[in-house]
Amino acid sequence: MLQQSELIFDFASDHVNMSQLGPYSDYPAVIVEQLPHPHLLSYGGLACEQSQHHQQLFKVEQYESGEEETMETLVAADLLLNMDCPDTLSLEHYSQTFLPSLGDVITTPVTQVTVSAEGIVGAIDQQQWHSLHTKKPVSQLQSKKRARKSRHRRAESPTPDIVVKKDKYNKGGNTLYLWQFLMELLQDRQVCPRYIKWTNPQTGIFKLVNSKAVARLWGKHKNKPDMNYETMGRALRYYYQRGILNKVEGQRLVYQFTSLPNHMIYITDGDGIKEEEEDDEDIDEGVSDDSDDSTVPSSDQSVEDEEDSPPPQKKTSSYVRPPAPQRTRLASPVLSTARRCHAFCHQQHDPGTAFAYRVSRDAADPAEPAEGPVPAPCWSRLRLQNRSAAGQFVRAAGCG
DNA sequence: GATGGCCTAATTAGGACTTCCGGTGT
DNA sequence: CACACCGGAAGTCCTAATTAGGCCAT
Repeated sequence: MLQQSELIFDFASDHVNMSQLGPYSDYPAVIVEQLPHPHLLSYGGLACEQSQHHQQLFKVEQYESGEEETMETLVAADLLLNMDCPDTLSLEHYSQTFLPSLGDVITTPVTQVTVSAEGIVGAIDQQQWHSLHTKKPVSQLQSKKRARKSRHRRAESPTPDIVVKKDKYNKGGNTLYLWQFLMELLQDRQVCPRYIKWTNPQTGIFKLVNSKAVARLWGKHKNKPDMNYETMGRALRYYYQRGILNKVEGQRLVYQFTSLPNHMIYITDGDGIKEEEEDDEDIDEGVSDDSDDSTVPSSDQSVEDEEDSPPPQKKTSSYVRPPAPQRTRLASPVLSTARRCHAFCHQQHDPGTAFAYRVSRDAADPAEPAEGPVPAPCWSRLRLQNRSAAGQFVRAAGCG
């Protein structure tokens, strides 16, 4: 039986190739952040005032950058398409390897937590869904299936209006459904609006700006190299019957979500990179390239920048964001923070308490514990990026 | 030997696509 | 002509639930 700490650090070694970190090899040793999951949907676009506040409180991460960020973002969009790791856009690895090990640590239902190349993009809790069209009960639309002998049914795709039957570890599977995938893309500034964009966020209408690219991303995620828009489109059309999507009449490549989560990050044209109209060249190029998982840090970086500093002016955001979550973060030397983190792990027995953690190898000031409690804790991110310091962390935490 | 509890592997049912296709519309 | 779009049909993949069988204790 693996210990929790083993799992955590196995996870780290699986995903971090230190030789590939390059200039970012001084990333903090351990980043353990915990966010109240109702706010995860807005995680990717934390409010500026929050970020400024954090800057005052905590040491700024080393990989903060200015102009670099723009380039990284542009490159990241391509890299995103070239990634070999199919689960980069989902928490598959988290839920398979990490979450189950926290059996008695996480006590709050984690319905669906997903991660993009730039970190957590969205967590979809069914209670957060609101229906745009309540006329058609999904259950009615779904009843076309064959009726066999009664049996406990497995968890179905958590469609917006359906009560999730998953347990706290996403028992319904680690799969990221296509509609979830699309929503993630729509919340990912590396992809939206370049490849997919909202045309009317209020009504859930979006357009596949580059259908080939989106299909390819989906194929990448599903490990289906032959995926194309025609195939993905068939899956999308099945969503009509199930009441998840509608087709917007008369507009090509335009679809509509019948329901949307309340806390959705809406990236509009002004936010991202210039959209491309069915320009697939970069994708083909990239796929033939020797792509590897080391591409991920660039996108991570952009997220970190967003969190720790106000977004660059030229990316003037037009997010329609819910109020910024009460998120507190603390940075401190590894050893002291490790002890706190250890305590934190125990505190997770109390679902009403949450902290946001950041353990930085070179952090100077031991910060005060985060103010809590924040309701409904949910692990949102755990990254280990320096083996030696991580080892320190383990020893200090007493779990190694 | 019979019974019951526990564990594990194999089987089965069913959801979510995926693939293929023929057809229509723009 | 290319592409988007439609929906039927059959297939694949994956997962949860169920079942069967082995082992052990009583």
